[in-house]
Amino acid sequence: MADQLVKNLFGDPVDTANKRHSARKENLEVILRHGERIFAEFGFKGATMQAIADAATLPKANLHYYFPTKMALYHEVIERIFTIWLEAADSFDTSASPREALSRYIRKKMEISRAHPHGSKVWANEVIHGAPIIQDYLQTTLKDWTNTRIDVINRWITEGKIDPVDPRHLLYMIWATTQHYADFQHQVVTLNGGTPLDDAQWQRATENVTHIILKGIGI
Amino acid sequence: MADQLVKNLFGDPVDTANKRHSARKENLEVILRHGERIFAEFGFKGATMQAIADAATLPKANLHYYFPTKMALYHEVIERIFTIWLEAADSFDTSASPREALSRYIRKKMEISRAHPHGSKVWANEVIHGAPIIQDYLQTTLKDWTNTRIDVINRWITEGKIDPVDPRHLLYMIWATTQHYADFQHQVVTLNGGTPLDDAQWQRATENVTHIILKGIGI
DNA sequence: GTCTATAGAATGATAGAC
DNA sequence: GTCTATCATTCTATAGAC
Repeated sequence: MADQLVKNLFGDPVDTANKRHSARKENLEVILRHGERIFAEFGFKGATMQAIADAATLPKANLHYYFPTKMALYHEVIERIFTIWLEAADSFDTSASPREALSRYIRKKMEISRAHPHGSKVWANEVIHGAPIIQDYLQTTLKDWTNTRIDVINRWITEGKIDPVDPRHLLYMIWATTQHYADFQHQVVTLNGGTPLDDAQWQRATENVTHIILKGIGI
Repeated sequence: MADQLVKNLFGDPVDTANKRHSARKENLEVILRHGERIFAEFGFKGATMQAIADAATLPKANLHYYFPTKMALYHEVIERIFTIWLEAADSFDTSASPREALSRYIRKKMEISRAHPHGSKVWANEVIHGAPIIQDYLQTTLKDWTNTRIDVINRWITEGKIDPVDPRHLLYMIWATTQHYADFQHQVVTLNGGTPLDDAQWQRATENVTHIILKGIGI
């Protein structure tokens, strides 16, 4: 407070505070964005604070100012991804019919794979290595979310709206297939002749995935 | 040769040669097996030669005797996995009907996910990080294999045996879904209450995957 | 809040005795 | 072929000037 009053003598205190605040916000954002990309490309150990600092065009020591340790930065990256997943997942059961609910969910998941391939890769990487960081999320939030969706799918089955498939494996299939376009992006692009999928190709992919899964469960 | 004759003075040269040969073979095998596991769990950078040596109960220097560099060992691990993939893939088009060909292929892929989860993870890890090592395989062998299978699927479509889906996305779905049980093993086990899938559960998973995909393309 | 310089620890790889 | 000891490098993290 006293500090701010002194500063008033030399300029607009509000502007100064805002500039500082937005600088911090912007630095956090740029560090997280490049961190996500570097972690996705090189893994936790392979990614270095120096590489992230270079990508963010910040001195390495500044990263340690905002995030005390490399692990703290990684944790923040993981949490951001998890939030995106959860928000998309919420749209799953706000729809009335199985057709609408599942096609919306699949479409949203495909859109996330396209918009956040790095985040998906960091998540995949984490799970592949035994989920040392996100173990809690798997056992609590993800498990709860999964169980409620399983209930919904089971209701559809008892109402005769879809085939009596195991809801668990249906969910795994949706996750695996949609995330494949992000996690195995490099393989998909290579098999596409080295060119990233364009708008039409993404739409075609979404349509195919949706068609096979919906028809596969009897819709 | 002269060396072996000298050794003959002290024992059975054939036994000695065999023992040495099998010791070498056994060392190679144990290094590769544990290397695969460590690489799968920690990634290329995260895995240390010391950790692999400890797992194989060999001095670290011995690993460098058999494999000059860490990269050479990793490369060998990748090649072993790739061979397994290709062999399983060959069973794809030896069958007559789409139903038989695809259900056999899916079943084989599920069996590999169960028998070689570490190998699958190393492969996934490699692709996620942009396939710095296996780029060649993707552009040549995998691309060729994929294209021949696409031709087969397209023939099924023109013959009216399956729905007119995009063969590429059908293959991606099979790959993604079957490999999910290996790559995301930790997540699958966690959502299964912490218990690995038993025989019945693996069979159930295979049946569900097969059912949805086959029915999904109109078989 | 930013940046330089560096400490301290871990790791890939090798030399050289056995 | 095996193993110990060690070098050279790299990286996280921090101290301290500005």
